[in-house]
Amino acid sequence: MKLATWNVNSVRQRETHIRDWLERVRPDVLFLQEIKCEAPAFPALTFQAAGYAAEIVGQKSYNGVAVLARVPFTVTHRALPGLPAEDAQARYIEIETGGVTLIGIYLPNGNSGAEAGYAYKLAWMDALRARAAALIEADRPFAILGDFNVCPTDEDFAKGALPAGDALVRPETRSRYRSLLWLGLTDAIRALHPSGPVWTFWDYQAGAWPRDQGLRIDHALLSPALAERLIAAAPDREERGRAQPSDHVPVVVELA
DNA sequence: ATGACTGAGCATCTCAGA
Repeated sequence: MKLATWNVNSVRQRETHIRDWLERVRPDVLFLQEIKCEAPAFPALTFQAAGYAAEIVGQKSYNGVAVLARVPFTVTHRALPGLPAEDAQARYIEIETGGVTLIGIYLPNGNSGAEAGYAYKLAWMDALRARAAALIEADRPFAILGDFNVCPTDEDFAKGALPAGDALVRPETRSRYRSLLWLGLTDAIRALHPSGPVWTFWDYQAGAWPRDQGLRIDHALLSPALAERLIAAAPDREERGRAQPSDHVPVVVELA
């Protein structure tokens, strides 16, 4: 089973990139983040022509997530359970396929909106931990893939790529990420690449890509049963070198 | 010479991204 996640920074700007990538890599399931549109504007027919069905949790201008799959699946949640009902940000989709639960997330960045914006990020992470804990308790095989907006350790960002105190590296952010791992989840990339830079994002500014000044913020966390099946996990750096790329590249995970 | 990004939208500027 081949799973993938990709923050595309506008699905309409990246329609051709995504279609070409699907045809080259042929993942079973691809989660998208920052589609930046509502469902009627989503180019579903393009991906359908490549053999992929789409489910969309859209929002105008900002955020927005979706899933593309060439295997049968059912959507089970379109919002993160446990958040206040008035929360309307499109950041979560959960599906079931082949006896496993797969979750695609776009975790809040936390640098905008001052203290309230950062508090929202932490509340979101607390709710995500509760959801993961419930699935662990139910002994359900599951994976969480997406843009976590977390650099888990100092090895996960290039020196100078982030200001001190950034929401991606604050201790409160990292402690919540660690609390996910301590439920028994496996960070798929670090399980296979234990140290050193494994960037998934390069800023558009200041020559971050040519200087290889990146971040590792797109992750795949595996429940114990799925971690036993881990074969490969890596970002697809090649995509960042294309014309008009997203600032994130796809992360691909292969399970036996 | 003294710069240097991208996308969406009630748009020619603001917000958000990270």
